[in-house]
Amino acid sequence: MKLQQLRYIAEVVKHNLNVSSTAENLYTSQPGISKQVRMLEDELGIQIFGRSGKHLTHVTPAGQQVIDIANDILSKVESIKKVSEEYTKPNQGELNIATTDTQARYALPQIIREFIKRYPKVNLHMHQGTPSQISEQAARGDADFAIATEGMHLYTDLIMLPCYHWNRSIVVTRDHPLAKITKPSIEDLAQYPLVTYVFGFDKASEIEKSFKRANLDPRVVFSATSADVLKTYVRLGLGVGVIASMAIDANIDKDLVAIDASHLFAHSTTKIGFRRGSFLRGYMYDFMLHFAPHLSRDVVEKAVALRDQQLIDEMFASMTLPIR
Amino acid sequence: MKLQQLRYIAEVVKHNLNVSSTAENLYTSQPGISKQVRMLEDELGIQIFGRSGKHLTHVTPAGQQVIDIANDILSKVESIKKVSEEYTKPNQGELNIATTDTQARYALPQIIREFIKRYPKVNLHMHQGTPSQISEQAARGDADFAIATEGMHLYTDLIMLPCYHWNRSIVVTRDHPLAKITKPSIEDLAQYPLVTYVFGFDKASEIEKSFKRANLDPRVVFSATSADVLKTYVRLGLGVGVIASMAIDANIDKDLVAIDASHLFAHSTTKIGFRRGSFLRGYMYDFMLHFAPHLSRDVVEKAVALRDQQLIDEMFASMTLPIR
DNA sequence: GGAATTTACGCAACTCGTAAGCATT
DNA sequence: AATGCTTACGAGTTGCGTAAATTCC
Repeated sequence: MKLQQLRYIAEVVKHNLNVSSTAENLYTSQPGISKQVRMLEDELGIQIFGRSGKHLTHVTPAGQQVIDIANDILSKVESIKKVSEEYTKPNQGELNIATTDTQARYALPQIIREFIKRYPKVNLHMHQGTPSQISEQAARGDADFAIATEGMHLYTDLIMLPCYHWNRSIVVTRDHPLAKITKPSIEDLAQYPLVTYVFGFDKASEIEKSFKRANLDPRVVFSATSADVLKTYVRLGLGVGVIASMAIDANIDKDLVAIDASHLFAHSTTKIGFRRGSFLRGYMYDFMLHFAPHLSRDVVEKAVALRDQQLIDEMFASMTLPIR
Repeated sequence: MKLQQLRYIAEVVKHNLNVSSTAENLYTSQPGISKQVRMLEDELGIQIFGRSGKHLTHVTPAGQQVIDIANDILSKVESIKKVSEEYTKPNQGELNIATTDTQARYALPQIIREFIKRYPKVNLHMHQGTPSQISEQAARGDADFAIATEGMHLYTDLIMLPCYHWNRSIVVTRDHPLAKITKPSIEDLAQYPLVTYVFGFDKASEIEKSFKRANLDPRVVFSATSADVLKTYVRLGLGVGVIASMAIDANIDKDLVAIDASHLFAHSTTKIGFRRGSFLRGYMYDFMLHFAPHLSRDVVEKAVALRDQQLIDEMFASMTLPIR
């Protein structure tokens, strides 16, 4: 068994069992991969991939187990490399952050600006996507961190640490009736069509909950993943925006009126997640500390040692998190 | 980075940094290992081993981290092999059990006899040692299971599942004064010199606790790790034996009187431990089930999924375990 | 001086790439 | 017919063993 063979089968799976495109992606030849895959199968005495003739059609049950472990191994191989780089070039390396549009646009810029100043030799890559894409990237090891508010809890391979709470605001044009109400009720809001985040994407659930509690049925006429897009459609008069408060810029959004809605909707919590068992570089700890000041190295290491997500949640339940 | 290189550094550490003996043990040449070790160090750009001239003297901090991860990787490589063997030869393989003398002698024989009958093609190996040796063997992957009563809690790499409770008996010769008392008190017992298990070895702690609680100071004149040895010295009149009840055989020990001491000492719990993250063969689940009937595959898998030892302990706290 | 590691060298094995053959969609 | 996997073969590399040199205790 060779590490390359494990790399090959893992990559083949990631390329939907297409060996040719896998080879292209790895800058190697297709026959080379084919051969190594079959050699591994021969050595283990099992089929990892099901075949119809010469085509790979599916992953066998045994194969799936092997691939899961192989990914674990490959991730640990990366950890070894990171360990050595931590000693050879402590302030140099990669930082891959997978996050949602809102975080990338409003929560992260200041942090990242400081981070780049502090670690000019660390190459920073931002990956945007839906919460589930983000979580998977982190769980697969394609990203060091996943930063999102929802949808990460499904991945047991991720350790998630709460970073900050945030509330929503109601956003309307200056001439909208709601603009004159300083503290609108949920019933007030229910009278108007809504413009808010895509359900299941970021945080629609908290909004739905509040309406359900009041036995109301919100009418979402437009949803998107990006606060900027939402604001644009609020400006077009499509409806009333319900948007993360941090996404409102007093300078840029002068033409809009933002009304705090923390009395209507429970706060949400943005979390940072990383792969269980992955080695964290010094600058990664530092990044977390600057993103969420309560996440000191000690705290993070303690949380990791707890292993169980529920215990981690309990650990932070007693801590007061910043509110943005 | 090659798997062999990781294997080599791990083995060199296990052989106290003696490359020659490592080579001998791996049936390969000493220069081969030396070279691969240095090639890995060159690739990573760090020293794994500290050297004084040509001799390896110690493991560097960076090296220790690398070695820890390497052991993880190697253990997962073994898991892949086990997975494939589970499909190719489901009733064939190895079972390495590390345990204490008492377990091997009194608790396991019946289980193992049945197991061998059930799985004639599984090669069974028993490793005896102190609880800490046992735990380390399991944590290192040298043994599939560690079975012991104490000393395993220190190894966070081990998942431990409680198997059964057991009590102690007072063992004396027929002519001893205590032989006539059916339910001796702790004060009765304190009048005589004791013969019991080595402290820190198996379970002396519970005995000490009971005496301390009564403000008494037990006088242990002889201690050993094996119940058979203890009985021998009881026969010599050295003192009163305090021995696991299961270690008393009504047939063999006719010349001795055994008095149940469950009212004097709290019961102890024997646990079975295995390495976190290791793949368990079907027959391993079966072994656990027969050793401790409450440890069905479902229960074990649920416990493993909990990850945290404390949560596992809580899970079993509500279950009633067998008493032996 | 003895034990242990490094260096040097040569053989065998292996990985990988190209090109041709063949099955599947 | 096109796409994609397998077989075949050759070149370059690498892993490993033996023997000699070197260093440490």
